[in-house]
Amino acid sequence: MTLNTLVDHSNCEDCPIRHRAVCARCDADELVALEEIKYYRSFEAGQTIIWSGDQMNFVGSVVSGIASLTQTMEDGRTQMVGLLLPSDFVGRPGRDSAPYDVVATTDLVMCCFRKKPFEDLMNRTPHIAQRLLQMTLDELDAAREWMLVLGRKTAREKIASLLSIIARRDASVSQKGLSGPIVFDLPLTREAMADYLGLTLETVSRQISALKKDEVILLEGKRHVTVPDIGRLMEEAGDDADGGFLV
Amino acid sequence: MTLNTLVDHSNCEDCPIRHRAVCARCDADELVALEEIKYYRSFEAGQTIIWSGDQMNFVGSVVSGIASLTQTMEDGRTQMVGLLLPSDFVGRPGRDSAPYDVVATTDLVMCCFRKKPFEDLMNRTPHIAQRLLQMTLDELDAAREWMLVLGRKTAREKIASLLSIIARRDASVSQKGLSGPIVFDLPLTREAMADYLGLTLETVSRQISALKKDEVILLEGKRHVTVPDIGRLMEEAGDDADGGFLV
DNA sequence: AGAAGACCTTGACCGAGATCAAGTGGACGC
DNA sequence: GCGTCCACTTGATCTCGGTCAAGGTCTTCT
Repeated sequence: MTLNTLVDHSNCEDCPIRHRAVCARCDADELVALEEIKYYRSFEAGQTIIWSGDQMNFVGSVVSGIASLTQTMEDGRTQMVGLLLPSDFVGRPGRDSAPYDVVATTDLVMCCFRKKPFEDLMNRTPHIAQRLLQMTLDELDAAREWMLVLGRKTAREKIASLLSIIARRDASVSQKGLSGPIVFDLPLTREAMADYLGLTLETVSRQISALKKDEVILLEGKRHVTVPDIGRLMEEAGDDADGGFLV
Repeated sequence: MTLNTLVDHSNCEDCPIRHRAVCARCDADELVALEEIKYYRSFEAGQTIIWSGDQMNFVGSVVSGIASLTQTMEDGRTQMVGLLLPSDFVGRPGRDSAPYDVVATTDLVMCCFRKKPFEDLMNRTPHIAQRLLQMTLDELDAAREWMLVLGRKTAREKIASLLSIIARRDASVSQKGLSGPIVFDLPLTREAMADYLGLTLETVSRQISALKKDEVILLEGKRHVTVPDIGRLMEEAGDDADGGFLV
C-alpha cells in the first residue's frame, strides 16, 4: 500500500494546513502558481523520506502525520533533532544535500514541490519567503528550547517536557483550552522518545511509570494518556507554568 | 570605559564583516540605505546586551568579539544555546520580546539598527530578507548539530567537539588551512564551556586535562591551545573527520 | 489456537559525571 | 611584598541514568 493512500486535495483553499504552512500568507494568485507545481506523496510509518547526505530534489509541507529529523553517529548513537508536525516545512531552498535523515514516524502525507521551480517561485513571491523566514525562526527557537532540555534537565523533567509539549499542542488543535484534563495518544514509541530526549528506552519507560504512579499522568494501555492537570505537568518539566512554546 | 571604544566604521565598504553579515548580498544602493539607519554600540565583557523577556528595540550584527545566547531555569541551571561570532545576527524581525539573554562574552562591538526601520527596509529589500533566511537556516543546522552533542556525546567528546569547532573557525579566519598545527586562545572560561556543553566546570577541567595528557591538545597557561592534529581531535569528538560545520 | 515478533516493563548492577571540598597559581591593589 | 580575588585544578564520594537481562502484553500471521 505504498501509493494507494494518495489524497487529492487538488484545491488549496480546502487544505487543512492552508493557514499554517509555507503558503499561509499567499493570496489567490500566488496559490494558483503553487497549485501548478505541487504534488502529493504518501509515506508509511517507518519509511525514510530523505537520507542524510542525499541529493534533495524536492521540498514540501507535512499535510498529515508526523516525521522526525534524525542524526546518527558512526557507532549508531542517534539523536532526533526535530519533530515535524502538520504544516511544518521539509527541505532547504538553496542547499541540495540533506544534513539529516527524515523519517516518517506515522503514516504521512506531504505536499511536495520540485526544488528548482519552488526556488524560482519563492524568488518572485515575497510572501512565501517571508513566511518561510518566520517558520525557520520559530523552528530555531524550538531547537534552542530543546537544547536546554537536553543539556540541563533530569530524565523525569525531560519526559514531562515532551509530554507537556504534545499535550499543549493537542489542546491547541482540538480547541479545548488548558483548563480541563487533556487526553491524547502518544505518537511516538518509547524508543523514539528516548532518541528525542537523549535517554535510553528503559529510562523513558521507568520515568513514565513513575509519573503515572505519582498521578501526574494517567495511562490506558501504553499510548493513551490523560493529563489531569497541565500545570502540574509543567511544574514537573521545570517550566514554571509560564509559557514555553506552543508548537 | 563604556562607550569610549566606539568605533566609526562609517563606511560599510571597509567593514570587516561586509561579505558575511545580513548585508552581504546588498548592492551599493541598498548599502546606502542601511548606512543611514545604522549605529555602533560597544559592550564590555560580561555585560548583558539583552535580557530574556525584554522588549527588543534593535537588531544588529556582531562586528567584533563574541556573545552568547543563554537560557536559565528558575533554580539557576543555565544552558548556552548559541555562540555569536563576528557577522552573526542578533534579534528577530517580527517578534518584540527576546526569548533568551544575550551576553557579551568578550568585549564586543555591534552594528545596530532600530527594529522598526530595519523591518521596513527588509520588506523593501529582498536581498536582506534572502540573506537573513540563509543565515537563519545555517543557525538552525548548527543548533541541531549541537543537539547531537548535548544528547548523545560523552564529556570527552563534548570538549573535543567544542575545541574542534573553535579550532576550525580560527583556521578558516586566519586562512591557515587544516594541515599544520592550529594555535588559538580559548574565548570562553571553563564555566562558559560547561554552560555550552551541559556539563559542570569541574568536568570540563578534568577532560581538558585528560586531552592534554593524551597529547590531543597542548596547553600553555589556561587559555592558549595548540592542536597538533585536527584530524585526531575530530576523531575524539566522534565526528569522523568528514565535515561538520565550519562556522 | 498457537507461534512469532514488536513493543514495553521491571530488576540488578555499574560507571560517567555531579557534588562537595580543598588547594594552586597568577593578576592586581595596597 | 603581601593579601585577596578569580579562574582553574584535583581529589573523594555519591547518584542518576546506562547496561544487561528476564519477562510481560498485544498484534499479526499461519
